[in-house]
Amino acid sequence: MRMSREAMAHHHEEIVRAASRMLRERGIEGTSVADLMQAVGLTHGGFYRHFDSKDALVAEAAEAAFAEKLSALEKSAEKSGSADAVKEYAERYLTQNHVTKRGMGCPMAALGADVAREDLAVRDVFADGAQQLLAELSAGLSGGPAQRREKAMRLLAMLVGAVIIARAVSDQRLGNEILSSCRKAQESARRTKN
Amino acid sequence: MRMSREAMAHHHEEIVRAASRMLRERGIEGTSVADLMQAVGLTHGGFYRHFDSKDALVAEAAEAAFAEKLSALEKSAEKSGSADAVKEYAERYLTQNHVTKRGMGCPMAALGADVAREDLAVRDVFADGAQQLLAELSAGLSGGPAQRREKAMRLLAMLVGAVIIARAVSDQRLGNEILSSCRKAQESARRTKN
DNA sequence: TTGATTAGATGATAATCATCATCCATATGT
DNA sequence: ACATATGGATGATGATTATCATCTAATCAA
Repeated sequence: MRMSREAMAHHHEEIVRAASRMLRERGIEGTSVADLMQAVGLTHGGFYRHFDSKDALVAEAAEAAFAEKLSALEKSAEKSGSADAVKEYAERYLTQNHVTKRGMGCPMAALGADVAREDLAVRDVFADGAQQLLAELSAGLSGGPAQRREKAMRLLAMLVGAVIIARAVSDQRLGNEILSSCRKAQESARRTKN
Repeated sequence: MRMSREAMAHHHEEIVRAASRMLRERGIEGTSVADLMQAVGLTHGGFYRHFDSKDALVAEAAEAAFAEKLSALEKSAEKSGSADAVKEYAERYLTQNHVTKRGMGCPMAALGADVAREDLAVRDVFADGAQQLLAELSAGLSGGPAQRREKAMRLLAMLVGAVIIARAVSDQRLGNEILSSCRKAQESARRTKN
């Protein structure tokens, strides 16, 4: 049952979209090609007409997840200015909602640990994504370029770590305490320099 | 071929030790019971005389990894004082060596993301481990108790996040830049308050 | 010493997985 | 309209997995 080219492109997009969610929810090893294709409403057989391998899909899906997060941040910066955008980004990031809804959340927090064991293509996507995210974040911070970049790195590390820890611990009160401690750090950092 | 009780206890210890390393290196799903037992020099069949399930082993191995890290930190605090111990801990943590040698490193950075998808028993171990680590870290920080705890949380989040990102990106220069930015944050924090 | 217990070995089980060969129905180019 | 290229379905492949049943030889209790 051959589909038209646009239908195929549409399927491709849908597979990537579903993968970007499912991978963040279940992890890379926890996501099977068959499950994924079924979620899109297709059978597993057609998968390899779209992607050379599961790894190739992972790279594409990670790229999509980064692009989604980046474009949201950029749009927010255009509307409210970089400083406020970063502020809101960090506040939303350090949220119980983000901890719970892995599938829609930050790819670094959801897949960072998995990706460390993946092949170069995927880790390249993460390097690019991190660089772009850092550039966007540093635009909203104060100080000289080098200092802003350092701040952005510290901020990103704290954000990612906080959410990963909050997800790992069984004690939700502890998780929330960590999130709110990190939220406070952002507030006081802003008071100091802005 | 039955073994004596002490031999069995010894085997049990060795399995846990090997697991605590292998799990951190390969992740939970990447570690098979058979591989693990083979690494200890046993066959896979005897595994279930030692543990109810793979999950039970993961919990025990995670506990061992936390205990190992905690006792090192405590010993260092006894010798050089809490403040210096925390300083050294953070500096060692934010190191290319730590990024590379996953198997001997921090269980939160190595397994945190995996554990988020594990059952309650394992996440309990992580909650306990995090609490103990936070207590030990906050002892070496300045300020009132509440403030010290907040600082410890921010520090831990930054450490974990920095190492996870450094491991995920293909660009080692970027990884090192993140590690060193976070190292600088620790230095300046100490200058401010100590 | 004897008999019950059991640690670990061997091998089986059933499930899951990524990947591929094959086939079919249709979209596409002529 | 026709021939061909191809997206997707079906089903097989071989590998890997956690877990368990069974066996056996040695330890431990008596």
